[in-house]
Amino acid sequence: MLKKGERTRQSILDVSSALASQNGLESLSIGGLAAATGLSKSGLFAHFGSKEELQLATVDHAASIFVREVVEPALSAPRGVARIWALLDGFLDYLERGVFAGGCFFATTAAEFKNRPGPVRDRITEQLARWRSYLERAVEQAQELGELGRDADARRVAFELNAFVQNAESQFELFGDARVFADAREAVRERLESLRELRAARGA
Amino acid sequence: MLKKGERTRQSILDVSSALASQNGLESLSIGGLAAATGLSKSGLFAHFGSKEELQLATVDHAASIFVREVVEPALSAPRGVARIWALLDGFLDYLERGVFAGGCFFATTAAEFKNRPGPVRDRITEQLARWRSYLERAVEQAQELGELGRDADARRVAFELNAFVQNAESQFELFGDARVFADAREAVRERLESLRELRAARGA
DNA sequence: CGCAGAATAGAACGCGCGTGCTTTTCTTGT
DNA sequence: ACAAGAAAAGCACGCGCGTTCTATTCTGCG
Repeated sequence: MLKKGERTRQSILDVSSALASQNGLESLSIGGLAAATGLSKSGLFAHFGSKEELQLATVDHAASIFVREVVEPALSAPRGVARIWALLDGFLDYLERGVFAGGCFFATTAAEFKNRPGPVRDRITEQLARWRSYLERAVEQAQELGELGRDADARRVAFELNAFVQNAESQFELFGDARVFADAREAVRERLESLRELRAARGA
Repeated sequence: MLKKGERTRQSILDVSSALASQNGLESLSIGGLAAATGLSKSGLFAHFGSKEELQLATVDHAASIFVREVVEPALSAPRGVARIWALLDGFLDYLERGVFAGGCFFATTAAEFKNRPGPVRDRITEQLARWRSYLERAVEQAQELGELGRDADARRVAFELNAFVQNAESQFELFGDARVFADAREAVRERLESLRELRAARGA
C-alpha cells in the first residue's frame, strides 16, 4: 500500500490541478489550497518545498491525467484516420466530460505562462509539443497508409485540425454554448473527408 | 488640447494594456505599473480609484486599439469574401506587427478570466462576441452576394475561420515559429476556396 | 507493543499588495 | 501673474502571501 504522505500528495494535486485549470497556476495560493484540502499551510507546504515545485508537480499530475484520459485511449485505436479521429474526438470528449473543472488545464496554463520564461513554462510547452507531435504523426501515418492524400503538409493538416478543437474549448469556456463541440466535430470530419477526396482525385 | 490628467491616463493605459497582454490583468500591480510609468503608486491610483476600475479601463483601451488596428480597416473593405479576408488577414497582421507586446490582448485575458465572473470578465467577452459577430456577418454577406455557397452554416464557417487565426496566435506565442501565420493564411484561403467551389458545383 | 521517523500543525517573519489620508506641486483660465 | 483646482507624491495601514523553524501527532516496521 502507498504510504500516507504519497496519498496526501496525490489528493493535493487532484485539487490543485482542478483549481489551476480554472484560474491558473499563479493564483494557486498555498493557504487557499490548504483550506481546500483541509490541511494546514505548513503541512501542505512541506510536501513541495516551494511554490514553484508545487506548480511543476501540478503540471506533471495534469499531464498524467491527460495522457490517461485522452492519449492512451487514442493510441490504442488503429493507425490512420481512425487514430486521428480518436485523438480529436477523445479530446472533445474530455472537455465535455469536464475532466478538469475549468476546461483544458493546458489551455489555461499555456496562456498564463506564454510570457513567463522558466521551468514551469518549459514543462507546459513540453506537453503541448508532445500533443502536437502525436497529431502530426497520426496524420503522417494516415498518409503512409494511403488513407489521406500525400500532397498536403502533415504539419499544416495537424495545425488545422488542432485549431478546431482548441477553438471549441475556448469558445465553450467563454460562452458556454455546447454547439461548438458539434461544430468542431463536423469541421474535423469534413476536413478529413476533403483530404480523402483529394487522394481519390489524384489517384484517378 | 487634452488636459494633463487625460494624457497621463492614456499613457498609463498604453503600458497597462501591453503588460496585461503578456501576463494578464491580475498580475498588473499598482506598484509595478507605477514604476513602469514613472509615477508614484498613489498618483497612479488616483486615476482609477480601484484595481478593478484600472482593469476595466485597460480592457476598454485595448478594445479601442483593436478596433483601430483590425476592425476599422477591414470594415472599409468591400462586403463579401474580400471583407472576410480583410478581417482575418488583418488580425494576423496585427499579431505579426506585435501591436501588443504579449500577443493578442484578448486571448490572454479571456483565458485568465474565463472562470472569474464579474464585470471584467463581462467586458472581455463582450469584445470577443463582437469580433465573432463581425466575422459571422461578413460570411453571411458573402453568401448573400453569391460569393459563397448558402448551404454552409455561417456560424460554423466563422467558427472554423476564427479557429485558424486564434490557433496561429497561441502556437506562435508558445513556440515562436512564424510559419503558423502562413499556415493560417493558407488554411483560410483554402477553406474559402472550397466554399466557392461548393457554390459552383451546386450552381451547375 | 514500542519506538524511529514521517507527516502534519502552529506560530512567526518579511514583503508587496490594494487602499486611504494628507500634503505638495503643477496647470490652467482669467 | 495669480489664485483655484487638478494632479501627483508621501506616508501609513491592514492583509495575505511564501517561507522558516519548532513542536506535536501519527504510521508503520521490527
